[in-house]
Amino acid sequence: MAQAVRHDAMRARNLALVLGELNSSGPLTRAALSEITGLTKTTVSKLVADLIEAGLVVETGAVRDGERGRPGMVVQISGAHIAAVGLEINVDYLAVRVVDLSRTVRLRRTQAVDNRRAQPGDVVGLLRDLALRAVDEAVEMGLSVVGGVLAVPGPVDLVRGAVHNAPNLGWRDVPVAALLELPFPVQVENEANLAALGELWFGCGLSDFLHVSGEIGIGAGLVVRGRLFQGSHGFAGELGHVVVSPEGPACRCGGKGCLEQYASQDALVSAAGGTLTSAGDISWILSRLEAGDTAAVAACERAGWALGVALSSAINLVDPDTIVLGGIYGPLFPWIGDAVAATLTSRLGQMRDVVPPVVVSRLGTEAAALGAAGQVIQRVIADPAALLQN
Amino acid sequence: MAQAVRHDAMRARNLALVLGELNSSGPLTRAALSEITGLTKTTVSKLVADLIEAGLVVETGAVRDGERGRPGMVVQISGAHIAAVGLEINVDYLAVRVVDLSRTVRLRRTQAVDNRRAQPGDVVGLLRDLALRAVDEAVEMGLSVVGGVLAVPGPVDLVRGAVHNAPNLGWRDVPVAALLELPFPVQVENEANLAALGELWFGCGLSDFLHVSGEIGIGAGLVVRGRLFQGSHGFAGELGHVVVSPEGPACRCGGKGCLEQYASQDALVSAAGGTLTSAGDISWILSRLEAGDTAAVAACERAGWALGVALSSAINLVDPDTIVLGGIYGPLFPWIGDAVAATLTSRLGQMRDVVPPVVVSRLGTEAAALGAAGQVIQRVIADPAALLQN
DNA sequence: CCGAATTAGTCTATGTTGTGGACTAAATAT
DNA sequence: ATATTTAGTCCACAACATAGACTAATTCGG
Repeated sequence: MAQAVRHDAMRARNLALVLGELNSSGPLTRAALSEITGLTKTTVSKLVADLIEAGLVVETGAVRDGERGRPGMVVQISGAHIAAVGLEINVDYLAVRVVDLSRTVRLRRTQAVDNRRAQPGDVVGLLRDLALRAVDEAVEMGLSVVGGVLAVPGPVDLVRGAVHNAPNLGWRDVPVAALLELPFPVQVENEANLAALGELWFGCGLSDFLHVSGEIGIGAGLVVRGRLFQGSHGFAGELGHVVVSPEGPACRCGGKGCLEQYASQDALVSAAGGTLTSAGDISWILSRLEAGDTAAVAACERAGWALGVALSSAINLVDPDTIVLGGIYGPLFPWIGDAVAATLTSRLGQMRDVVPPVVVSRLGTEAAALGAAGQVIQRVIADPAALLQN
Repeated sequence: MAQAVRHDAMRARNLALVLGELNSSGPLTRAALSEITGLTKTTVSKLVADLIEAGLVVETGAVRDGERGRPGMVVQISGAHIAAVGLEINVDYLAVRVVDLSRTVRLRRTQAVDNRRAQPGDVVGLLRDLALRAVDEAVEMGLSVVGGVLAVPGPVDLVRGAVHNAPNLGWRDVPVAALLELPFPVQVENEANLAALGELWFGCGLSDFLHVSGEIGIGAGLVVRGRLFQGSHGFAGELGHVVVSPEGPACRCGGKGCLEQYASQDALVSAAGGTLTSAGDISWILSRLEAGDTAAVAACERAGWALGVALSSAINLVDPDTIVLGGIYGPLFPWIGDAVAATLTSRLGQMRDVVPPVVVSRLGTEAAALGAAGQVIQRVIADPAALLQN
């Protein structure tokens, strides 16, 4: 619930206000910060001094803007000291990213594995090794890792830091956060949600969108005014099980005609005439598409139509500003994008002045791990006072 | 954006904290408030004194709880001075409700009209008369009306206070808030959203649910942790146009197989064998159901199935804790509730530990107008300092 | 090249607000 | 009747932001 506001909370909020403004509006002088925030120059100076002392902010020299008057000293968020790790466990790879406070990616490590049959303990062990080596390298760069977030493909128990149910990994109720035993706090989140946040902080610069993650399953993350919508239990965004056709093919969720039966990676491959062994990899279908194979093209159009049907329900329910297609839909966009947009226009165009545009994500498989690291950074920027106390 | 926190903002937040606690946890002594909020007894006393002076709170005598020690003076939110009006324009009635700060309904006025063919100006004029008479009566009760909210059946332009598009009224782009010319600020909101808020503040006491408003159209309002989810443009919750069957009957929205084609009032009546003239009134179908008419019962089961299909998409997307059926689904619940719940269980039961329970709303057509008034009250409780300044 | 104007940032006195502990008030327990 | 306990008030104090004076560093105009 809401908490009492004492003097320290007042200061904490103003620190966050200044740091947040530097984050969103880039390098600024104290005078500019004072004008934007409405705080006096005196107060801004004191707040900035605290942030500089904590290493969150640096002075980067005077502005020479040709204006008359004394030039201001520009301050900006410092990427030199604070860092966060983003971790990802997926079906066929593990990923670690280290991002500094200025949201610069300092380290990328990806390791191909096959987690379909692996034991959770083994997978977590591999990821820990990967993460610890990354942290060592970060320390050598002078960075201090303040926390991490782990992306997993499936619904998550946010409070326990456990994977609730990841069907593609074959995991059920695995307390990954505790198993990882890393030397900093680690939160666990759903991959699709984190991919949406990755798009928010490292992607196209939008702050209102529904990000669709096409993978083995299909997930989505909704960002409204720069914030992730999680629903009542944190399970929001299960686009893959939105109904496309109520008496369609049976789905592993128990339903019938869910979007996953039409537009998931496996559904696409088999619709294009591929075998089960060619599933798990998008390159096969991409090569067929580039060769102009009609079955593959038709499969994409049908998947695009189904995605459009599911998205029209989603748009009616959650009213996103833009649709961002990510995951496998990134490389497939040239063959799928138009079908999605056409379906949306035909189903929504009459009611709405503007049908949400459908755009492509350029982050690819990096989105979730970047979003994971970005979430830690976001927490620091939203509450720098928590860090100052140490 | 976030704003600078000065001393006055600190006080404003602590006032809101105390008033909010009185609102959620009922009558309390200053000592109890101090313990709950974490503020010192001194501070709580000063804040409570300000709230009493403003007439928002009253002392209601000492507690005799049999404990030793000096008994505390209980304070509680006062309904004696501040009031809000909830207004509703619907297809076949106008409604006004006056609610005081303690969320007691002080006045109910409903007027049956037929707005299908009426001009916006005439309808608004009637509503203004109704509202002004209600305000006069409120003043006689010693109440001062601080604001109002108007519920309209259709998407709304929140900033302009205009009806965007209300197909059942035949309205397009009508600036109702300005036309009303009432002596206090009036906001306009979608009927389905306000009905959900009505359920939150005057209904079953839940704070996490998806409220379905069955009327001529079908809308929904999502409440997460006591807050309404509105989406990026305020158009969220258009459950009526969620896809039930992608190649189903054409809908007036331009889509095919939308929920409204299966479960709206008109769809139910014609599925039960009624004529168009018997639409617009639920009593006809209710009498058939009570008489055990098989066509009517089958129509309800089919509507319940369709509602279940649409809700299973909604649950996958927004993860509500509970489904509350309101509007016409209230009286129809005995014939429709089981079909909805059964469809949800069969489509979601395998993936989820708990399928959101389906419950009935008991507010009926009052929900939206009460939610409208409640929203004004909510704003006062969330920021009492704004009122203290006058 | 020098003084006036202009803008950046710091310093000092002040005001508002919450805190902590002493104090008064009003009840129950012994 | 006295001790104990709890409620609420009073007062000195601390934390923080403010307002305006002050110093610093630049451009403009002669």
